[in-house]
Amino acid sequence: MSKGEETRRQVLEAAVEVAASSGLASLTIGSLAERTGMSKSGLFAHFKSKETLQVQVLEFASEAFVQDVVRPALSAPRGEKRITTLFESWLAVSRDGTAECLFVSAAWEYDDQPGPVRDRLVRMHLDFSDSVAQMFRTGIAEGFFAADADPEQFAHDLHGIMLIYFQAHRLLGDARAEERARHAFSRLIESNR
Amino acid sequence: MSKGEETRRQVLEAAVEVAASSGLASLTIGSLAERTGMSKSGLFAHFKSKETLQVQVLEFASEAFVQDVVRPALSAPRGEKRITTLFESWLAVSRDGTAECLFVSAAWEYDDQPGPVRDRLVRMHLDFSDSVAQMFRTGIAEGFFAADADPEQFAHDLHGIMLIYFQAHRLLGDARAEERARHAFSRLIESNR
DNA sequence: GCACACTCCGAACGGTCGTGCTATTTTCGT
DNA sequence: ACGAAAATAGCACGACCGTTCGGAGTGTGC
Repeated sequence: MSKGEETRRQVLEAAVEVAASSGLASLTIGSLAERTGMSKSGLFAHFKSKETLQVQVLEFASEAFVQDVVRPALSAPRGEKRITTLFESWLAVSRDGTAECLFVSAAWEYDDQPGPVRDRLVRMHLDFSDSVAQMFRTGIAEGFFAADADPEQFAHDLHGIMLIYFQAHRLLGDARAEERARHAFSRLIESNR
Repeated sequence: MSKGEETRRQVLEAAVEVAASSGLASLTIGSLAERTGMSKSGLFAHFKSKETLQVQVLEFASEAFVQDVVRPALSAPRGEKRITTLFESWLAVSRDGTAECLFVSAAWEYDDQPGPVRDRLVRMHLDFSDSVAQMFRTGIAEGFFAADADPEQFAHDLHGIMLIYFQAHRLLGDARAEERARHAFSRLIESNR
């Protein structure tokens, strides 16, 4: 990896952290430069604009999310086990991770702000939703779920469970959030069985 | 209503609109002044700081939310009808309204930013959650829902349904979002019956 | 050994931010 | 109608914003 590529990585790593707690929109070149021990202009040179930086931050976080959530699920046995693994990994990164936090907050920051950032965000959500639906579909084919179950609805419902878990955990500091999420999840599974 | 109170109202009205689409944190005195045809300092005098403005915006939006969602539910007959009314009103303001949008986005903007804004936000969420649980509890007492159903879990689950509806509708522009929300809601009701 | 990318820095730019001050105008109780 | 009080405007401030530009330092291929 070339020198430039490495510093770019370091910057993006720091940027994900900052954006996860302060929001993607409130990323500033200055604070990011200070955090990484670079000059503003030196850092800026790696990204031609702030918008490009934001998009690359999203991309970077997306890779981490896929690595931490989608991959473990895909390497689990098909069917219910795969879905459960997905849920557990998702829960884990939602509890401790930074990337997931970024997606959720960015989703609402940009739901009314047209532009490349929003477009990327939408595509990521759609892609992930499709992945979940596909995992569920495989589960149907293997006989784990009801034949007339709706994969898109399942992906939708599961996402809702994760969103409210996230809010209860991060905003309200609800100690029982995880328990509630598991409860909701198992009921969702049961009703699709 | 005194003159000052009226302009304060007008400012807050505009502020809710702006904050709903751009976020509560990115409210600026300048743009808000321009939007209301005032000078920066003239507007600023009504709120002693930007933070106070943000808190008052939240308060203002909260009143609208209670007016549009909680009150219709409370004036519906107890039990399932009340819960259904709550859901329908909530869905309606989530589809078209601005106040609800503000709460949802602010919840993630401030979930990691300690201070008065976050504190207010947390209290509002807790209060509303309690209201929902209480409505459900009444429904249990009246025999509409299972005696061993969990009111807090119900409030939690319902909130999840609304969050994912909101995201599907606003970010993804999913035309079937409402249909999915209704489906998830009726399944939630059934599993608590 | 020299030219050439690549990487980064320092300084500066026009702009906007929140927030003070001081006037001036408007409102309102009497 | 008048005087106090409230409401608003004008102006300035220091800080930070994204961005540009010219130029150092450094390694690499010829």
